[in-house]
Amino acid sequence: MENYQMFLPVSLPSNVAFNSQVFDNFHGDTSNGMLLSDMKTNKLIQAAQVKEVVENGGFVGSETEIKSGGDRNKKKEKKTRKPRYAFQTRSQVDILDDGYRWRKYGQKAVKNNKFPRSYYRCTHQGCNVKKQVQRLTKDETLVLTTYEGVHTHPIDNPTDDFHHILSQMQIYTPF
DNA sequence: CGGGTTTGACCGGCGC
DNA sequence: GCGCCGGTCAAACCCG
Repeated sequence: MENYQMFLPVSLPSNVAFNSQVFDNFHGDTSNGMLLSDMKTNKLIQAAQVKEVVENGGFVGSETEIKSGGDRNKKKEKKTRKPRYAFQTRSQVDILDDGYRWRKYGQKAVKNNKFPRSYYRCTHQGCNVKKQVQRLTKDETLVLTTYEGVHTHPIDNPTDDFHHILSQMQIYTPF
């Protein structure tokens, strides 16, 4: 259970608990839905259709070539895109605290959607993980979160109750 | 002052 | 080329 980050390309929101199926499903078959439970409402919810939105399978580790020189630094990234992982969560709030610190860098209206999509980047130095959050018009109670990239650093959150919860769980776990 | 958000401009890809 | 579209930049702004 400690190795959840090895199986999940993303960390779970702190207000979302998990069971073992989460990892198995996500690791094995990403087209399955996974079971999450919203600890705020304490209801079991189905994060239906966990869909892996992958442009291609290849993952390139570091890509940005920041030149402090003259013109605007553009990433000479190839056509290769990082894999993206998406899941949707039933939540009243748009902002799901997953333990990482994000900086919003954009917001765009989505076609055929009345809600905008927000773009976030992980603020950890050198970490290029991005995510976008979008509420579905189809079902306003669903929030679709798409992660791109993998965090290569530990969660830096001093007031992280998710970790607290995790350690508590391990204390009371009979293993 | 430092860090995060807002928001219109900008940019590259793609279809016509 | 032109316009649309999705994604990003960055200056201004906000806030503790």
